[in-house]
Amino acid sequence: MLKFKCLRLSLHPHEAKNLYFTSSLAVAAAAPVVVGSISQPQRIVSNLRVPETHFFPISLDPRSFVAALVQCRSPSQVDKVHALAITTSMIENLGVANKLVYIYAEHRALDDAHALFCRMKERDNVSWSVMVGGLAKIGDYENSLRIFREYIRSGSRIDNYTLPFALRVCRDTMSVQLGTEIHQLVYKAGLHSDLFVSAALVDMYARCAHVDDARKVFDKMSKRDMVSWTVMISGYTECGNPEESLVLFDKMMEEGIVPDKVTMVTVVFACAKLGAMHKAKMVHDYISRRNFSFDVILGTAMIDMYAKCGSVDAARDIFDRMKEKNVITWSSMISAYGIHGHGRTALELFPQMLESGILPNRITFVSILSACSHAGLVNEGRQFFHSMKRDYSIEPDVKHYTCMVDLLGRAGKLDEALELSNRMKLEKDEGFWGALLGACRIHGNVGLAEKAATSLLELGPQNSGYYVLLSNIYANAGRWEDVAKVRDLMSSRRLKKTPGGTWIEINNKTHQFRVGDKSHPQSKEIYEMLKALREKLELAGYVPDTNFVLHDVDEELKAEFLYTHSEKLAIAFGLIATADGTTIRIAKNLRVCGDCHTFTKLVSAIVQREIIVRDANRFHHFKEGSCSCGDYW
DNA sequence: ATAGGGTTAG
Repeated sequence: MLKFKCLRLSLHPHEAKNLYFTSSLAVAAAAPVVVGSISQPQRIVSNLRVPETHFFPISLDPRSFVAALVQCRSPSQVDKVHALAITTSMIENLGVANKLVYIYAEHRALDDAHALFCRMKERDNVSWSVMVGGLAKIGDYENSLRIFREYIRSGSRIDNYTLPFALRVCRDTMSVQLGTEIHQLVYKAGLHSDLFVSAALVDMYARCAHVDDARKVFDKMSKRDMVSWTVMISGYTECGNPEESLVLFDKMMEEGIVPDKVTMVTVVFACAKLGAMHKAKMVHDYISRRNFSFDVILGTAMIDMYAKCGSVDAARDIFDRMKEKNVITWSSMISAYGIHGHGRTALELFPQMLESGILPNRITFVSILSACSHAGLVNEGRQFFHSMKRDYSIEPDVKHYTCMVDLLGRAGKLDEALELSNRMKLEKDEGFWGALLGACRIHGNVGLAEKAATSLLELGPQNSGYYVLLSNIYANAGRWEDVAKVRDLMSSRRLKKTPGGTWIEINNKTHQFRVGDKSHPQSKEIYEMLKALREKLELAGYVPDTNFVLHDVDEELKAEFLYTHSEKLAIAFGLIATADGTTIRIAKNLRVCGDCHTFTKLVSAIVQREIIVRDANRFHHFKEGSCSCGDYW
């Protein structure tokens, strides 16, 4: 039988406090002591070693229990109060029982929470909500939904607390169908104008890739708060439409809704996805004006933003100014150097991270290995690959193997890449075969490439990029019949090649170019600029590399075709539209072609400009005739 | 008793 001693003091708060401290009115407690007064909320003191003297008889009320539970610091303390509630029959009180369930859930003691929940004779909306919510929060989706269904069947009046939890489960499990059913319930319960419920609906639809449905809900809302806007903004970025996120952000500001730090994180994230340096700076300015401190999440998001907008230095600046850094912060910075080709600097961060007491995780190693790969650091890459398991007990996964294949492949060690591939016990995914195929493309190994491509076409028959890769390989080998076969296969499956495009941001406006594009208002000047460049380049000994043209046409036509690649058009326009000596930044949706790479190197020397190109994988900084990628990409 | 936030290969 549990011994407990509690007291209730009918005193003025500071008298109670005084009495408590001076008279040692506490217990060497087997159970928590609930001390309270009429006007002061209760407080709990446990395990105080004071003489067992001067005890008053106790009288308990639910409030004391609830207050005591709030102050519990461990599940075992909760157990004690729970026992106390049983012996005093206080467990019959719905408020006390609900709080117990909630606190158990908070301490991740879901079994205890659930057991108690099942024993409860009566339940109100709070009971259902804390149980469904508690399970949702720790990711026990199945049970959360099971109890949610029970709740619906129980005929309780549906309120605005439990629904958002259920919707969150739908979001996290991509169950848009169930989410839609819950949406019906929302209407039936007349809760569609509740801000919590509708934000959860918007979030659910957006994360389940139904961003249009999310927008419909959002547009229909009679009033919207900051969170409504934030979930919608973040939803668009998640669905691959960061432009719309930024449009909405402007709208939100126009409507006078003041964003908070979380909103800014989603906006920063959109800028990162978009790679829009101009916007990025504006957002940074706004964050500074609002005096938002760079907490670890906002700071990390900004590192990533600047890195993906092309400025690894600005990223580093944020990094250096952050007080708190965690493993994600360090990984982001490592990855930032990696995608900019500064492999050595990326690797230097690793020991610094360890020194600051942060251990790497699997993503850190992906960033490290990829940095090695982009910089051609073969030995370093091998060492890290072995070290991750040996020194940090992190078993390499497919992504790590993929980085290694990529690294070895680029370095011409196709045999070693193949050996690693054969040794790997894990199932090979699209990314892995893609890296292998890339390696084959560089080294003209058509046989292995065919094998890799076949696997790719099996795994992702809808991905047009794989067909293009294979056809490139055949084209490079001059096997035009095979090129045609791949083309036929593509068209029979109704697939189109992802059109290559290059973007350039001038005065806050984005200009887009495609191959052979003549739609730009300054098209004439652009082509004249290209012609002038071409003359200068050819004097400098530049010969178009027609290996990168994949049509079976004669050499001269191939050269003409190369000259209208979207990168070249965008660079020519950049030269026209920006001041002498300024840096030109362009972004491309695919990887840079080899000829454009050579072209850009030479242009950077001839016009004395730094040209920064973001391609699908990484950044290239062209300056004085060379590229930061060291021609590895 | 309620919601929204950052790093990952090809």
